[in-house]
Amino acid sequence: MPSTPRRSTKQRSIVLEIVARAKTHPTAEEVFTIARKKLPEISLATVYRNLHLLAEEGKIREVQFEGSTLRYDGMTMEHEHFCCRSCGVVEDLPVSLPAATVASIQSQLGAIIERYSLDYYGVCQRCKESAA
Amino acid sequence: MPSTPRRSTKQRSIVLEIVARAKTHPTAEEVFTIARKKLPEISLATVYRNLHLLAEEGKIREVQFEGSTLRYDGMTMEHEHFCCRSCGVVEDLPVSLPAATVASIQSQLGAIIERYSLDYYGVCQRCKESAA
DNA sequence: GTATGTGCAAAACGTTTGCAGAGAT
DNA sequence: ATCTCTGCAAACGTTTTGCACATAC
Repeated sequence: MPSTPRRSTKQRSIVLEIVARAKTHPTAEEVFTIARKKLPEISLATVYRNLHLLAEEGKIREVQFEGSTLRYDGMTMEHEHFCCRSCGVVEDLPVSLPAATVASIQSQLGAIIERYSLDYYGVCQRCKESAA
Repeated sequence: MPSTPRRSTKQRSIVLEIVARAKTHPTAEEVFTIARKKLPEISLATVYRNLHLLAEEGKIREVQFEGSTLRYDGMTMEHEHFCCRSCGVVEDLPVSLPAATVASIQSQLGAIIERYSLDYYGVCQRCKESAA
């Protein structure tokens, strides 16, 4: 299934670059604010359109944490997250869920498991220590 | 920390009852529609207010799946979910993530992990079979 | 009697869309 | 020349809020 041909625009590459470089899992609004510094005429609608497009192409990922709006993640490898409820920081984690666990659920359900999302919530080291 | 005293109202108990009995992880709008059948004068704002309140008290849970709006879950025990991308069904699953895995991440991060959310995505048995 | 809870309507919020013109191919 | 992409503004769906009245305590 050949998808519509995509053109390369300043707007699109800036959006990709921002998300890829960001370590903060930015929201669309945050990407927009950063993008404006490099390309003042860029519009929020364009940021949204490109975020979806890039996510569809697998070049970035959409992630959503409790109580937050949609965020974007430049880390495209499979991974998990930790969110601090005190300072809000989101840390990327390597895969911790054993493949055998996924396989076992899959066969128990008789379903196909294509992916999963695993988010840990709590208090990060820094906040834990400053609260002590 | 003594929280404000809570009053017991028809509206609140109906909202709780609906979510507790539901097996479908309903949205606020769905809870509202069902509630109207028993209490035609109930307002959507009241449904929202009570859903938040009950979630805060731990009597129900807020859950959010990819591409969906916030849903409510009457199952308060720790558990996980499977979502079918074809028919949209959400199945409750018992805990699959080994406690040792959580403990290991916690010590690696030096953080406190209070809870986690684990959602599996794929195609359920029924949809898998009807597609074959 | 007092303060919480409610219904209503309006506002807020994040996101999407229609459109006419700009720009990539 | 074509067809995608853009900026703008308006629309959208969901959720929250201000207010005056109702109701649980």
